[in-house]
Amino acid sequence: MTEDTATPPDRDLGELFARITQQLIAAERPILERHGLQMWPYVVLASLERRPASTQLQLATQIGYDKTRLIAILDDLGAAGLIERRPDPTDRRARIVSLTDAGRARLRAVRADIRVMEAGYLEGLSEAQARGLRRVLARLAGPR
Amino acid sequence: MTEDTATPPDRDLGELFARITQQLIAAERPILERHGLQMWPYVVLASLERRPASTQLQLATQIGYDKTRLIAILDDLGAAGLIERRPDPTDRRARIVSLTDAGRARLRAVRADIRVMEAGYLEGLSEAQARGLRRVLARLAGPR
DNA sequence: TATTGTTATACTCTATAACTATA
DNA sequence: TATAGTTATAGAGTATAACAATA
Repeated sequence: MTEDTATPPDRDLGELFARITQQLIAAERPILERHGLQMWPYVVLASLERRPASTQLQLATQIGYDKTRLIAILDDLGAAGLIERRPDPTDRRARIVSLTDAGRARLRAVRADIRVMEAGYLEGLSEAQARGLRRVLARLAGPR
Repeated sequence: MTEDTATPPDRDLGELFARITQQLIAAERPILERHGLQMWPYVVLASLERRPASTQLQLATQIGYDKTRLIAILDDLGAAGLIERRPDPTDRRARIVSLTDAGRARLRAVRADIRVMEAGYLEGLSEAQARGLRRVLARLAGPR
């Protein structure tokens, strides 16, 4: 017998993950708003930190977003001085997107607040549980 | 020192959960499709299993969905013979929704396939890790 | 001929308001 | 007057197609 008969019928993994995701997004929204950002613009900044100097198409596929919708976001971020777009010297069709110093600073500030929120969200867990959770999540989510 | 200096900079919890949720939804979609269901209709059936004989409004709030959009879903599920709506004897404005035998059977069949998919998804984890993950997820997601 | 960034268009999904019948 | 279910309408979000410049 490898089954534990004492456990209640499991909930769908999808339901559990979806609910938690929803909670986290709801918790992040006011933080982002306080820093003058929305979800996808923040995702763009975070992606550019990991891979500086991406082309717009690379950026779009990296964050799983549409290249046409990305444009308005980049326009806004550019107008706010958080990113800049330069023509790619090796391919004059492409534009290379990169963080400005202001963009990096903004990202750091937002992330600090999000870290505080996350710590509160995981408050009920032990240190070992929280570490184990992060390890498992990173593994399931895949590289990057 | 309570910090582990060897760990890389953490990714946002929201990003990790969102990616995994996305993967699970993508994995569930073809399963549901094979059984002639979509995401929200399936959620409705699952919710009705937990709380039979809900009123439409209770159902909507339970699954976090809009009561107006729920109607079309209930129409479809009713036409497919998976649920039935009867007037509430104590309040003739309300309609009580419940699973039919066919609905229960469909739900069981879909869930069995989803359980197989989930087992495969967690394949890389040890038994203890998988159990620990479910426990933590259930705790974070909250009751129900 | 194919690709990058862009714009324009159509479509879907979601939110809001309004209606009916009951309470 | 308020509420459950319903319908209709408006808005946001998303997907698709087409275009100019370059490869």
